[in-house]
Amino acid sequence: MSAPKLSDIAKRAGVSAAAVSIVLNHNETKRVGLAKRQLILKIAKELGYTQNVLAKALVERRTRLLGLMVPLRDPIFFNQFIAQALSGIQSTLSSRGYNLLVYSPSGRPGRATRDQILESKFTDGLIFINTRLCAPREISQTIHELDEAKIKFVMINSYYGRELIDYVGVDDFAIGEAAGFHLLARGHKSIAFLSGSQHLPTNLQLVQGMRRAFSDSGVELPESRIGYTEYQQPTAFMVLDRWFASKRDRPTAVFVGDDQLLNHLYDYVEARNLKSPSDIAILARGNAGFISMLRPQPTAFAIPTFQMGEVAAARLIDSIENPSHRRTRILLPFQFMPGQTT
Amino acid sequence: MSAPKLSDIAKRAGVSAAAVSIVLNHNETKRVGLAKRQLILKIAKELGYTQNVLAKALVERRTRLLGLMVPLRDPIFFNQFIAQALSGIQSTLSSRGYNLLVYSPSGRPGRATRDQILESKFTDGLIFINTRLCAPREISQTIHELDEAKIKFVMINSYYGRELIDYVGVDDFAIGEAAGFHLLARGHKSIAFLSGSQHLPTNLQLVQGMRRAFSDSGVELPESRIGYTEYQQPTAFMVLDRWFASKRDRPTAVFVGDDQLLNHLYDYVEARNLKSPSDIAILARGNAGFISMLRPQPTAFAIPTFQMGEVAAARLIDSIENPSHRRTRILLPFQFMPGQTT
DNA sequence: GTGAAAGCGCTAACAG
DNA sequence: CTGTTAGCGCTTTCAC
Repeated sequence: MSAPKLSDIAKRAGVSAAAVSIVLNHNETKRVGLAKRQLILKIAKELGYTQNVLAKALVERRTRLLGLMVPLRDPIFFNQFIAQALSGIQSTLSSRGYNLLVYSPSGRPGRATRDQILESKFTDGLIFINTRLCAPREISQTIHELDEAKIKFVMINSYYGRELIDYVGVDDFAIGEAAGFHLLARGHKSIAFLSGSQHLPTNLQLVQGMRRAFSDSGVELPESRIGYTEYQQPTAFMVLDRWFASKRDRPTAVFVGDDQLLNHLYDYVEARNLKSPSDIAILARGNAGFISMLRPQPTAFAIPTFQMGEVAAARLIDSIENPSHRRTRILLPFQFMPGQTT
Repeated sequence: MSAPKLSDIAKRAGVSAAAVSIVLNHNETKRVGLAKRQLILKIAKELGYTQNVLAKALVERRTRLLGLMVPLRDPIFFNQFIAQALSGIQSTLSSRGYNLLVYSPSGRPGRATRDQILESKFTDGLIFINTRLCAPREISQTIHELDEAKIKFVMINSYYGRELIDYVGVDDFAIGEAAGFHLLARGHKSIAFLSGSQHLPTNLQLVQGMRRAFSDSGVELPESRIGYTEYQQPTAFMVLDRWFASKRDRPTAVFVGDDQLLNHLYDYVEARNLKSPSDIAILARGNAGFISMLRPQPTAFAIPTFQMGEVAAARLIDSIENPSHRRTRILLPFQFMPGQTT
């Protein structure tokens, strides 16, 4: 015997399948008389009836499923940032009755997006968590494809393009500025910035923010003081060695663009037997969870990753359920976490 | 215009929807003549046709979706163990063309399972990751409900019940035994076991394993040397203080049942200013990832969590795709990780 | 070879 | 108030 369906109940109760559907879905309906209603309910229970969500979704044109898309080579669940964002997403989803469909990377890199858009018919909308693997151009193209296919979506993290989309991120310019002011206030004049990739929009924002902070102070942030590590530890070490080669001219403070870079910097400090903040002040930008686990505790600007997930999911659901939804770009405030390294 | 469907293509091509379906699905079919086939393909591309997975799933009775069920109060993605298992699961899924549906906890604790079984119609099967919140009785009941509903599933972690199910875990008895032998070999005679909850099957297995190892040696593991902490740090401290109260009678080595307990023990060692291994040898059981991040590096038996996820997902997919699948209980071997604490 | 018809399980609109 | 009808978009038989 396969699972009982509406028509099975209907047969036994001597009514039409439609009647059963109404009784089961609209709890207190008056469409069906009390006697029949109770009979139907009773039989449904006897048979252990459960809906076929698939059939229901087909006709209702909604699944209450949200798709997750994360361009990342490594397993996404290992990534602290993603884990936090996912937790925030989950929090929203469970309160609003949605579930999350995690797409497995298809392997074929190029066709991934298109294929997954295809698959997305399973979902009412898509959540993109951008990573540093996302080139602005690709993101932009994805956006156009999604819009063309009329697929609702929201993006989290590092999108600075021109298209107006539902986006939740953090104000990196403001972080850069705050970092600049913080270091100025501590009396630093020779400041460096450890960055990932040159073309990463986040890094651009941070640099611009810092320069803005410095603008009235006479302090500068020359290109030579911006280190591009490409997220390679050896490269990071090279950059740092260059900066620290001359005792006289070395920076007194380094601002670090993200968790992984911070890790490299900590490795370096340990390897070269430096002390922070005495030899070098360290100011970081990163995930609260990650940062609070480090020893010594870095002074840092924490990104509200959990909240980003929460808000993004909420925006997406709003846009799904409310047709007159207007797209918004939301920049969440960062949080200053005092530590021992500045 | 809503998304183009089979019949749209059919109309334009002057054929029936069925023909289009055949062409699109069975790549090299001979059912349809070459000319028509190419026409259909061309029109499909022009229209930007994409399948409606939902409709397809309804008729094919399979979604290529696997559901994930994790009974855990906190956000599951924060949990190292789960994250690792998920990564393993993902790895299998992406190579076999499945996707993962993460159910959001419904809030209502009691009805959760039933509701989720209902929802599971979306999926071809369910993956359960048991946590220490899972009482054996509940697990057992879940199993019966699933079987009754003819839902395929696999369980990961801490199931020691009688029902024959697809299960992937780690051989805790063997770990306990190996732990016992390891400590004996190091000359310890006074050994304690720091455990979570008394009724946790895992802990039972570990204790039995240790006792088996000790059986010919004269060393004992009395109840007084088993500390139940209920995963509370204060309780752990109480237990440890009791053990360490008398200088003469204190244990020389402690075996720790899992990551969280190990954390408590490390806290304790730091708080009481002890040194390991000189004051106290520490032997742990836990996740490779977590353990390798600790300083000092604990000597430990690592649980192959990633692999557990991988294998479990593979088993589940096998059982879905192969009707004559036979249920198996798989116990994965642990891995010894030498460290600095024994 | 080809196309038409039936049906997956459900719901909303429509007559009675 | 009640029940019947017509689809949702797709696939697979089955006749032609």
